[in-house]
Amino acid sequence: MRIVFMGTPEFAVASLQACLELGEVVAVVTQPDKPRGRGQEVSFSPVKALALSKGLAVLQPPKIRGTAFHEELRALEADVAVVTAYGKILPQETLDAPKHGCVNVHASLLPRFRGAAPIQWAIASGDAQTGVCLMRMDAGMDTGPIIDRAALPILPADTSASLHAKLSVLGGQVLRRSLEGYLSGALVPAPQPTDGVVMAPMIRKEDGVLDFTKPAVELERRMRAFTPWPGASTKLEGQVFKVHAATVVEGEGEPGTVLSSGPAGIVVACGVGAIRFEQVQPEGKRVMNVKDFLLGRRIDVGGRPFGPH
RNA sequence: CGCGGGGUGGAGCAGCCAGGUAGCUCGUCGGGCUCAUAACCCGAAGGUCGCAGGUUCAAAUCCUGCCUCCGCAA
Repeated sequence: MRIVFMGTPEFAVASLQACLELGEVVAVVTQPDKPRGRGQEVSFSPVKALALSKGLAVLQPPKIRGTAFHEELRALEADVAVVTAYGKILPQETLDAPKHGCVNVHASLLPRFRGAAPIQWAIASGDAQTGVCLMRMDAGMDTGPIIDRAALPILPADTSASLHAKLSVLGGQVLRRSLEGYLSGALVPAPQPTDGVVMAPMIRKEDGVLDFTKPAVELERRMRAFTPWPGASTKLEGQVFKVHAATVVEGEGEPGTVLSSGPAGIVVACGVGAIRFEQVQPEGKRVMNVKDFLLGRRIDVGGRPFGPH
């Protein structure tokens, strides 16, 4: 089978690998190279890296709509396009280009968490499980009929980073299991249920800011959900203060108040309960245990040093 | 050349701006005290102050270049 693969970040790599096993990948479409990181060095996507190492044709259209891209795409005469975290919304013209349309690997149990950040919102919402869906794409935002799905429990220690890795692999497995069946007609896509729809909008920088007026359990979930980006942060003496690991603990007080401060951690009162910082990172410094942080700096009990200043 | 903060005994920091005895908190080791302790007391070891040059009678401190960790922004 002739497959066009479209994807960009690390999450899509396992899907591309699955496609390489399933058929001939006639082209890989990924986002254009751009300057990123400190120092603005130009780098390219993980998907492009794999594609290059396999000697595959790589397309990086800056724009999809109204360009020569579709002529190229049609000329490839692909049976199907497999899309995993490509990074752009695809117009109908793209969806129609391959013989059997486009299929998408989406990291949630649809129709729950349609949109850009399904993994993050699954953790932030406190879900007990999540998964991946293989669906035939339509013009809506993750609204296409489902070909296959697989679930996975969300463990108490899971972060978006750890779930990304697991779901990525699971996505590849689902492709191996069901792509051929879809193409042959053996697997008929089933429409998504109309109820249980929840959107998972793109995470914004501000979502990582700790709001101590919220319940501690929610803060803790969001911290795991927004790891590694944007992480959980607050301000200490006007500087960014990141919290990398924390635990929900007993305690009450005016939100933001330091209830205790010692080698075990810094306990801060929340709207409900309290949260204990265990691993932190002051601006410009590396990640360290609170125990170490406190050796060089005092945090007085009863104060409210953290906040948006 | 995107903006910015660091690299000082094992850990986290101060000292640098106004060059001239390497400091604080903790850990480690030895000893003491205690029914006991993340307790307390006494003592000790451990640092070419990221690297390389330069200025100076004298550089952790000033100047130049480099390596490296990190925050912001993307």
